[in-house]
Amino acid sequence: MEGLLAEPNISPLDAHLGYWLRFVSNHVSHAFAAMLAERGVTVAEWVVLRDLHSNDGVAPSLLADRLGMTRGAISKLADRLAAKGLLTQTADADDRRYQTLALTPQGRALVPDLSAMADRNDANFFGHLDHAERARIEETLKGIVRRMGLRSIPID
Amino acid sequence: MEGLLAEPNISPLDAHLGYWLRFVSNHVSHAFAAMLAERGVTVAEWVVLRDLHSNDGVAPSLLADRLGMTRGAISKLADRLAAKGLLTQTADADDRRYQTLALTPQGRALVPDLSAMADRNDANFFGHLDHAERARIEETLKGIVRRMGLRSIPID
DNA sequence: CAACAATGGTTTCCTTGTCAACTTCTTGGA
DNA sequence: TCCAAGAAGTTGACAAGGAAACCATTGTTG
Repeated sequence: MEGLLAEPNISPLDAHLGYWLRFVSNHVSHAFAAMLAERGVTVAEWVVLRDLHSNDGVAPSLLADRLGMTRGAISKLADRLAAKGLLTQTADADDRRYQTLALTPQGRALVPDLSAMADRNDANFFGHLDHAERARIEETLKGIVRRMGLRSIPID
Repeated sequence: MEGLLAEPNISPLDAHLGYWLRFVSNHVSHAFAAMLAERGVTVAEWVVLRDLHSNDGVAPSLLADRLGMTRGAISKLADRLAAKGLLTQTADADDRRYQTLALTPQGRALVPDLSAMADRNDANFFGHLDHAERARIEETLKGIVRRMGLRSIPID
């Protein structure tokens, strides 16, 4: 029952749910990145700022674990954010290997603004879904996370 | 009615559908990338090979449009794939600006193998969904693509 | 027909991530 | 005590894409 143009042994790309997921997800992230750029912030930076806002004064390696990035990446990210005056890096007095990252007042003040952008972006893409549909898709995605035991986000 | 720990003006990250989408999508892509790596191929390369398999002998710029990448990126990708002996780049005889990318026999032979990996990967993540649930989520995603008029995938 | 516009592709520079080697620093044994 | 093992963070090499300048070729037009 295959169409004339079907290729043997090859399934079409868009037959994969992963294809559509990636398609939409990439567009959502892209649009969000464009919004953030207006404030001179990248998505990765936003994620760090957001995490610190709830959880200030944290070790880089912990952040790396939670955000699914390497320590090297966090190190550079922290440098960039510090250069922008959004966070501070202070060495622990007792054990000088340890370091603590904390938001500056400017960094903290920026978060609600960026958070509103995140809300707007999500509404743009998903606002038209009714409550049930939204709940269903969210539950399906969370179910996959549970089933597969997925931990931190690989930022990409 | 807010909980004691709620922060004013800040919605939790995981309240956004985009968050879960990205979470799952990144893991799916990551897992797929790991599979492809066994064959020495990246996701971007797979996408090109897959496209050429259905659509052989195509101009780089067309590929760039379809895949949502810049011409520069395609140029480098094509070079890499050519270096691996998976495709050929031939200049058009009539108009020497034009170029044609085509799979080599090796490139073509590789595709079914990689396609099977894509199938396996999708089944790993989504195989447990029943037909209705799968159809629903796919339809929701496609609906967003239509609504927002999304074109080619930004590969990232 | 000469000059200029447009078009396809390439190259350079920049960004941002990983990986792995390295530097400090602390600590637990011999 | 002193030194090896390990941990936290940094750094340098590399990969891969985007943006924009650039090159080569072709088309256009006064």
